[in-house]
Amino acid sequence: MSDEPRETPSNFIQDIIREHNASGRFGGNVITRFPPEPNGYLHIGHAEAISIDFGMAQEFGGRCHLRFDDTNPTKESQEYVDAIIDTVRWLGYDWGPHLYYASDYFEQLYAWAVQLVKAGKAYVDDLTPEQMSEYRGTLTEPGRESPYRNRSVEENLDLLHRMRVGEFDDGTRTLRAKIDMASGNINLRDPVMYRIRKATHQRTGDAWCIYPMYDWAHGQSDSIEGVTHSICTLEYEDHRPLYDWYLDQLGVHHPQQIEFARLNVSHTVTSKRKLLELVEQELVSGWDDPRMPTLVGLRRRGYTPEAIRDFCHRVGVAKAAKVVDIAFLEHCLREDLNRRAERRMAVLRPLKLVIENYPEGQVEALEAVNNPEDPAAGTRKVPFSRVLYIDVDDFRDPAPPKYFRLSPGVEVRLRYAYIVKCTDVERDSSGQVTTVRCTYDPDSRGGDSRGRKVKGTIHWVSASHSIPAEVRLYDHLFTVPKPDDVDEWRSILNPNSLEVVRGARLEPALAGVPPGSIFQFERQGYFCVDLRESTPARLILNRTVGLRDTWAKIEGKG
RNA sequence: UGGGGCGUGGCCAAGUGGCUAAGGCGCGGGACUUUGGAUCCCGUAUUCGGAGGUUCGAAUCCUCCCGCCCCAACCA
Repeated sequence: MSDEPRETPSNFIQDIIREHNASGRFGGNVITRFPPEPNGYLHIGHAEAISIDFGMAQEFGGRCHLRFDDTNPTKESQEYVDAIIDTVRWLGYDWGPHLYYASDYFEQLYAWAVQLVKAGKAYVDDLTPEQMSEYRGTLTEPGRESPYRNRSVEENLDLLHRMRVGEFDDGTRTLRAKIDMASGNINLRDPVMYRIRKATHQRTGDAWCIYPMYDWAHGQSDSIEGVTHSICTLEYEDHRPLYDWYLDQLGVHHPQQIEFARLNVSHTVTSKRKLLELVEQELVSGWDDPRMPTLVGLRRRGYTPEAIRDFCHRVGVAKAAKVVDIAFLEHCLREDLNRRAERRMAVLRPLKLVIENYPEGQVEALEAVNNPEDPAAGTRKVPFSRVLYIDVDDFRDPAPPKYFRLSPGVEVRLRYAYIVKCTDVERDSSGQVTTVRCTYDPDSRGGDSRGRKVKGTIHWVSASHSIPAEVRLYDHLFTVPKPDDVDEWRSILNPNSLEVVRGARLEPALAGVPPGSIFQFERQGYFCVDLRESTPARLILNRTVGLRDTWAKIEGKG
């Protein structure tokens, strides 16, 4: 990977692995896995998990598997499998030949279930879901044992077999582990191992009508694959005793489960339910809407895999719940884009600027640097002529204090072109400025101020040479840092999270750039050609993230 | 009233009994600048949830207290 750990602090998972390596517990092997359920799109929170799973393996010379936890056919689909594979790959991770599915292990899991039944450690229960809930007890009261708990091994074996061959209806019976109905840990109150679901599975078809629960499948899948460190989020901490119990009963290879706090990013939601709600209620345009915290959304927004990986890396790994400021994500993005994005000029809201003393019909090709951070990016020619467009934001009459841009009587530099002085302004009947008139200094070609102090430099495009584009300006989806804390979270949706600017004008070098290309529009921000809707005939660009805007801060303070 | 975790500046996060409590983000100030970008400086916790205790010495050990998160799907 190109982005090696930089100012990344050590973390407790590394400590644990080092201890294992020192004691020889896993013979120095470090095998991890990223185990998504194919029932939704991956989001920024998953990116950290992926980063840790693959990162730890990489750091210790091991490997990481991609395994789908596809144990619930009623919620999963091949579409999600494909999307997840595509996204993890896009992020830059490689699992080599180690692509697995929990469903690959169904037969083995069943054999193990039979083994537990024979050992008197599992039984078929006839309780209905409602009854089972009643029998489970509460957080503070112990549960009660099911009346079916003490069936004979023979009867359990027979019933389990008949569950498998489809003799019983959905929900009528389950196979349960016989552990402890009085445990303070509810996961140990005879957890369900198999439930009946007469559903077609995307990979196993109709071969099965009983499907393993997560707990019954996960640890054993890890074990089969030889996983050494099963890294997961904190909510599974309570499940570890069960993870350990199953593996111990079976007497098979026993990985170490390690839990860390999941990553949350401010101004976003990542719960599946809320993300789905945003999509279904058309509050966003889809899972890949550039405002979504999904990885497909971030990708379409213009985020690079490098920036996301760097972010996950730098955020750190710990066990304390965290909500990282989205400003930090944006910082990592800008840092990456600053060094790789070529510069271009684009005028989002055009204001005509006429240079009175510039010869009518003359055109000059002025040289502009493509990327000041990368000399190898070279230069390009930008056409300059008598009639230009500048951004409406770059002209003010009167000029407010500390405003360095154009205003009547004031000189400003046109980036890579000439120094111009505003001599006149034309307005429409409502007083709106329609045209700014200037004179230019022919001796300042290229923007050379020749000892003079010119405070401002503004960007421009030649009116007749520029090309049109639609530019979509994105902002945070939510107006508050922690949308999850607000009950009616839709009331805190940012009404300005998307602003469509239709009449933008771009320098001609931008003609024909392919979808996905990223540029910095000088003085404004980073923009990418939309992956989904942009066409050569109708260019659409997304603002990935703005540049740091010191002027906005000054002005904001009044 | 059960079980499992977690509490270091606005947000992350090092620190694992001993120099003045790393670093990043953010924020404030300055330098530089043909992007008010980038870069570069400087500043930003007398104190580690609180109270006691152990110790020559504690964010680090002990005790009690407070706060926050997760768990009662035939979801993962």
